[in-house]
Amino acid sequence: MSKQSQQKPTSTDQNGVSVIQIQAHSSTSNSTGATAGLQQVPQLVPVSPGGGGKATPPSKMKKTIADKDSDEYRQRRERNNLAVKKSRMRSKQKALDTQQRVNELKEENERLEAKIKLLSKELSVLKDLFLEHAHNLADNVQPPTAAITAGDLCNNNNSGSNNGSQ
Amino acid sequence: MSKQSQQKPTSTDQNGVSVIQIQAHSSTSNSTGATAGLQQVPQLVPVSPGGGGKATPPSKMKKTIADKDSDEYRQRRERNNLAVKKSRMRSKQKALDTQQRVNELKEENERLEAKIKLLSKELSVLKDLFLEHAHNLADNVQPPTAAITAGDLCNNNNSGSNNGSQ
DNA sequence: GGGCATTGCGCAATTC
DNA sequence: TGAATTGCGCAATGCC
Repeated sequence: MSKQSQQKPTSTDQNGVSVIQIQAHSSTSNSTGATAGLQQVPQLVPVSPGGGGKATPPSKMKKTIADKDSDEYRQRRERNNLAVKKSRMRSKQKALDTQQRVNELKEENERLEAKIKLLSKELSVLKDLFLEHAHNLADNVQPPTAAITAGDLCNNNNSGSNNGSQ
Repeated sequence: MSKQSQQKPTSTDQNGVSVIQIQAHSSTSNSTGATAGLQQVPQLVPVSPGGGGKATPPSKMKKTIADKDSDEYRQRRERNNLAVKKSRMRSKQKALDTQQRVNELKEENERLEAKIKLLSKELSVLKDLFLEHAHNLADNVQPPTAAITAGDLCNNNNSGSNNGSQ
């Protein structure tokens, strides 16, 4: 129905642009999404020194304004608006995903750390056992077959220092 | 090329408010870059159904239009624009930080996993040593003090199976 | 050069 | 009452 954009370019002077925009909007008494639709009026490019000075630049601006009411323009705008919306949705989703990932990684980290703790404890127990046994051997008899000595166990560096091997 | 046809779902409708805006600005060239300075034309508040039928709300619209060129309005806008910019910068920074955090956590994860691997290996070696020793003992002599048996070592489940604990 | 995707920005409504 | 957020449209720009 009523196509409202039938406005003429309405002037376009050197410094500063004059644009007339007519807004005809439906209220549609929206309840939830009350985001009012609004239009924007462009300003071409921030060119044109207002302080009047030299001559008018090559002024590339010809239609720029004129095709505001063009059908094609409107279509392009609509398409872009759609694209923008899409892009923003994606961006937002990505941010959410990233946050989610942080949480997951944090959980995983805790799990791993718990496991490390467990393994360390196991290791420690085993070493103690070993040492104890070694002492017993030293106290009572001489190694029957010579298998384990305390030195074999104590040079393990599990204090986080990474060896260059492999 | 896809769907666009002639639909204009949002904005641009009938009945509503008409706003005329005249632009004559020498736009102080924006900050960085050449982001064109543009103005927007508002739409007032979607109030008062032009169709006029029944209950016309207590027309709340007072100036709304008039104060577009008000000094105070301009100041408010400027302040808000600043706030918006700030907010967006923060938001962006936060997103960046989150991403960074993901990377850090990933690294940490790898480190932890490597450590687990190392510990597991150590444990495995110790256990083997233990078993060997136990065999030796069994072959040659009877346990002098009775300290270690194979059973003590073999019930450790470090085969990656996750126990249900927490 | 056309077309979608991104991005910076301003406006207005809403939240705090 | 004012700052902070948020949704949205416009235009410039990036990228096929």
